[in-house]
Amino acid sequence: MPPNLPSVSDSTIRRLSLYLRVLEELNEASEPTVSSRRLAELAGTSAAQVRKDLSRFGSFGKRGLGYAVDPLERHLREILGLQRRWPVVLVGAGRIGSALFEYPYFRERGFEIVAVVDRDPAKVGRRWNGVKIEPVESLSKVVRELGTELGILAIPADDAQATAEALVNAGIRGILNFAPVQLHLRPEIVVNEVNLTLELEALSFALHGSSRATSPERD
Amino acid sequence: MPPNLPSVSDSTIRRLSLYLRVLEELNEASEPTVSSRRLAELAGTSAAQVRKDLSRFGSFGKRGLGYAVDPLERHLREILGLQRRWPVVLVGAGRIGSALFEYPYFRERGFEIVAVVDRDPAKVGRRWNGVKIEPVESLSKVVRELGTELGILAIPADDAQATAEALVNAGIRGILNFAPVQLHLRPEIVVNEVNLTLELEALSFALHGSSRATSPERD
DNA sequence: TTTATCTTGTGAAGCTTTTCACAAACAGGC
DNA sequence: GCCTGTTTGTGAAAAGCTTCACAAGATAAA
Repeated sequence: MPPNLPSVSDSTIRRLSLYLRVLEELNEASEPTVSSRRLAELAGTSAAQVRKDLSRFGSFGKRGLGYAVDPLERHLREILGLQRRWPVVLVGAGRIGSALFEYPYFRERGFEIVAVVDRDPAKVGRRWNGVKIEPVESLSKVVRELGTELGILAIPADDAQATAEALVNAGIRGILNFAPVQLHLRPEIVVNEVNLTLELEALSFALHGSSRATSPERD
Repeated sequence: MPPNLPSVSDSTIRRLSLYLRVLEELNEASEPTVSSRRLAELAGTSAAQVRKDLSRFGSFGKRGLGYAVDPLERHLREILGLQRRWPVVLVGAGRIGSALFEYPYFRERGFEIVAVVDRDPAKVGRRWNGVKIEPVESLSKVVRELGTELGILAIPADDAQATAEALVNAGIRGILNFAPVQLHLRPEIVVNEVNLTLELEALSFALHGSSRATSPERD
């Protein structure tokens, strides 16, 4: 473990998450070790990048051998803060909210949707697999009672800013926002925007505007 | 319009998409012009960044005045390749597929899901709002008949690589991948990965590991 | 022990992206 | 027509990120 927390770039963190996914696969395949080259190949980056990313947090490899899969997986979980369980509150019980509630991969990583909230009175009171849908008014109570620090916003654009503020007031510190609006919140609140339209637009640009290739890889 | 296509970074393209969203809002609010400063504020970046981004594609502003909202919106649509309709094939009629099919913001930007495909025989044959769910075996036929160049992959991880290859063989040029695996395809195929778990993990890291703030803004 | 082979960890170089800062352009009064 | 106050467009500087390249550490075999 590094003595003092280094400032790490967002791209590094996102790659660590990819490495973790690859390591899980290797672990399941009972591969004992992996080289930076192979890890890079599987994660879609370069070997040097893998080594630089990991070296920010410590020396996890052995020269001549590579990295031991299982310990490295544990290190990454530790770095990403995944050794604990993260209770999550889901705001919005529409199509997207429902899909996210059922999404099996969240729970595998310790993210558990423990509360669902919606503004539609018709939906309030229903049960999703044991979790009762609560009215938005109960947000504050729910967050406090369940001790959730993470919230997922899966509601229409018009309501998003106000609801995000309500989440923050309730004590939420990180928000995953699926609503197509830029949220403006206090800087200490961590927000990740998932912009589905933008992703398609990036494809549209690539096919229409130019012909960029998405091909790094090497070392 | 620039004489020859400049090489544009991915981040620039993603910001252009954000600017477009802001401009639509401004247009609806009947604001005739906008300065780089205000646009930056609404999109969550810096004024200099806005000007640099736009200047890669031409001179759309007037000094002392700012940018005319409506023409700039049209320029951005043109740049992003959104003046046309993009038929899209959706692979996977599960929870996420269903949510994406109903997602209203795709159609607003010209992305229209014209075909749905699933490997589950129980789902095949059903109709979603006039679109019949086809078996995966028909992928090639469907893509060719409807002339789709974009595909959305909303299927479990185990099946994703093979299905992606099938999409490519059918003639698809761009893929939006929701399956939690790294796809390995020919470099001329444009792939955008949406990794929902990764997004939560980035939040987890931010709350756990360090206390980075997400606060640029200024000029 | 020595040699051959492998692979990490990491400064330094190279490249990309963002920010700075200012000349040039425009509008509106006076 | 001439000032005043704005705001763009853009080279240049700064910051950030990725790749290079190699010494150092590790194993295995002779």
